[in-house]
Amino acid sequence: MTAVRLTGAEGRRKVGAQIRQALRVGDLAPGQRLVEQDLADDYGVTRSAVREALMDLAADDLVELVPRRGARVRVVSVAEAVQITECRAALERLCARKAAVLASPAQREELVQIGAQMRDAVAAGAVDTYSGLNRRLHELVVQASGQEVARRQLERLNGQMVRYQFRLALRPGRPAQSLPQHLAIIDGVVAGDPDAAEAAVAAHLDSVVEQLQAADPRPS
Amino acid sequence: MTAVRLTGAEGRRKVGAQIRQALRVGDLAPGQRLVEQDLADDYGVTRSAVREALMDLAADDLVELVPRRGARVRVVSVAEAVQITECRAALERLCARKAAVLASPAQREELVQIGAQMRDAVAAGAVDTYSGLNRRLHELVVQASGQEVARRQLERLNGQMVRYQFRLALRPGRPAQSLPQHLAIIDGVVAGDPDAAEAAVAAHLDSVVEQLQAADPRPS
DNA sequence: GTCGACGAGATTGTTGACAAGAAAGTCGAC
DNA sequence: GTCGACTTTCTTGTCAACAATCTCGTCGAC
Repeated sequence: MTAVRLTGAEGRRKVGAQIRQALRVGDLAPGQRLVEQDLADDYGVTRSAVREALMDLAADDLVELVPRRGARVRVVSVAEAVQITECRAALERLCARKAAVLASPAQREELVQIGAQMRDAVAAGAVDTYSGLNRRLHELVVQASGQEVARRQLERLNGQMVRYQFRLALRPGRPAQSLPQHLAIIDGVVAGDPDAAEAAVAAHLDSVVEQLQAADPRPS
Repeated sequence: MTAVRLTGAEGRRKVGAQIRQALRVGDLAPGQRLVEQDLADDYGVTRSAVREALMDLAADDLVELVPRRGARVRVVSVAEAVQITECRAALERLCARKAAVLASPAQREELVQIGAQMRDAVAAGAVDTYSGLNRRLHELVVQASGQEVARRQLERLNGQMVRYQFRLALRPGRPAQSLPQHLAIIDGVVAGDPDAAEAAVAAHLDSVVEQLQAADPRPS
């Protein structure tokens, strides 16, 4: 590797993105120590850049920053994952309700398409495709609601959940179970029925909480 | 002022707290530019400390950090304040519901006392006292819910609202209007009735949204 | 054999100087 | 008199060295 050492702001953004990516993929284990100099060498940036990137990540609760002791990948317990999902539910219910009223025709159209594609993906057993559509669905509902504040909060919350979402999607039978729930959300929003949309989102995320607890019945 | 120049972590915490305080009180106007060296001199810390403190504040959306152009106190429009309040409502509803089930006897007792003190404060026209009790009430409900994730999110949201909360509390007749709503929240939680508690919180924050929009009918 | 003190190495925290960029003020041309 | 280019000044961004602290391994005493 004879990569040029990136300088400055560019480097800082790069490190942040790289670490986030590594967390998503699972290259960085929860609890793992993150040594500034090592990261700087790995990514070819200076320690300052790494330092600022770590502070960013800590602000998003992705890493834990202990003074004089460095950074560790934050471990989110099942109990905390449940709390995060409860908050997601609270915020997404709000968004679903508003989206049912405010969504543009184009957005409603995309929702319908996502629903059809989800059906196909489940029928074909395409887990990855389904997972991507799932993300897009939630994202689109939030966008359509116009609730920017909620959008930012949800982004942060979702960032902390990647590990669990991944594990959840892989459970056999899970897509078949969540498909009707997702379709209900789509129906509610497309039909312009706030109550139905909200109820569908609530039911869906209740089911996620249930699955989380079933995955690890022992609250740490 | 011959104050010793604080060093390091201590300094960083101090600056953060000082700036937050200044924002609360209104010493720092929205949109005002924050020059790193000036703050460093004012508070007797190094520029590095100020820099890190500003990054913290930016993570909480209290200041806006424009590359190469420095930090400004973030302006939150009425429209955004409404969105923030909607998110608060979503999260506090969740907390109220859980608090109604989970609150300890001691916490229920304190809620009852806060209710009584609020009555007295309104009768006496003690706006500041009432405002403090208001804060404590919301805080206590969140604490009693055990929802730590929601607590952190609400803390962040409330930090952005200080200016509006302040202006709202000063509107004549506002305490008399919100008192019954607060008492309803207390009743719901103390009685252990999740539905009632949630509904009371929802009604209260709907009323806050209404007041916000009345304060400035023009969405920016 | 275990516990505790000591010391070497590793890691983070802090600082000040320097570089790069933006804003403001000045001068000249039209 | 006004507009635009240039220069000056101010401000932020970057970096590398230094200092403070922590961790871990080693050694010795009981």
